[in-house]
Amino acid sequence: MTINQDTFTGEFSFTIDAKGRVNIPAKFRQSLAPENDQTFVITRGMDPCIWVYPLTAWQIIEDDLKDLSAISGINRSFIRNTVRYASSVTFDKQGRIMLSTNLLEYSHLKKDALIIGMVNKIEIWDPSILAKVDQQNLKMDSSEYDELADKIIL
Amino acid sequence: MTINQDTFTGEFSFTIDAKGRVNIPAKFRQSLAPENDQTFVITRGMDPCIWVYPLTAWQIIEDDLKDLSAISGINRSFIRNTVRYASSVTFDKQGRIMLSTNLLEYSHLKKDALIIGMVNKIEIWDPSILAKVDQQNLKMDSSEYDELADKIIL
DNA sequence: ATAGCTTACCCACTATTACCCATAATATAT
DNA sequence: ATATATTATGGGTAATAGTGGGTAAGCTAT
Repeated sequence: MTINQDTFTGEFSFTIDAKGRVNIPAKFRQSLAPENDQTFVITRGMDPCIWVYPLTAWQIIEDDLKDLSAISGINRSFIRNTVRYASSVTFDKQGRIMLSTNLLEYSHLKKDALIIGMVNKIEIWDPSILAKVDQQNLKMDSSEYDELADKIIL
Repeated sequence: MTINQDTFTGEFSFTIDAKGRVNIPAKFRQSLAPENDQTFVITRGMDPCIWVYPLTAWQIIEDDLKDLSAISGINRSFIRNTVRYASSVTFDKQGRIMLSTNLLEYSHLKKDALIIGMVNKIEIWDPSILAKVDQQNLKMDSSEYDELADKIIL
């Protein structure tokens, strides 16, 4: 069965060990295209979570960043803040990646991690933080949410 | 593991020792293409920080400068100010480079250094200076920043 | 030339990381 | 069901990374 390469769906619970390692769900590892050399790029999400990109997807972002002129200060700030927290990680023989303390603190992750497929990327959340953020978004923009559902859900 | 050569991402904290040496993060040293002969070119950044180029990337800049006509005074000034503060540095067996007092003063670096991958170059910042500059840029042009994010982030 | 300073090269220590093996639980196959 | 493979998790250890410092060679200026 050939699952769509580099697309991720579903939710998985994992534990972060004392060394800061988490397992990437086997399903996600298998749908990672071979060109990625078993490596992801992890970085800060726009929400307080960790974003995980297939290497090749991240390289597209990098290529776009290279095209931005360095003359503009705002461009430089944007490149810095986009790239700053990103690091490429290859998973070990057990399928785990290492998370930096920086990213762990940013996402408030401690022991339990919720790993969620977001189609073209993966998110790693602390369960309680996710609940809070989602609840807040829905409270603020529930009508917008419904419009989206109306447009997209079959 | 074949990471993109001569591209740098991520943030690293280092200390500048009494002799003015800083370590180049191992990850950056490894992604430096062999043609560079373990040497970078360091110079003043457009922000108050140090810019670090792979040698071959800097040589492209020099080639472009050669093509500028020397008839024009503005050309001569541009060439002068671009090249003036640049010097090539090879890292030692421990992976460190030496920073000139000139560059240290320009970037207000004292003991702590934040080394940031900027895709095709590297920046060395004093942490407190970086915070100030970034904050100022974002305050001034936050809408421009959001536009960039919308265009580039996957 | 020589004193004084700077630079390049060498060695040493410590903490972190990468790599390996082990186990328990789950899934797959015969 | 029983055997076999695959997952998720824990932990040990050797290699590496980052940091500090010593010393000899090279410059600079008198």
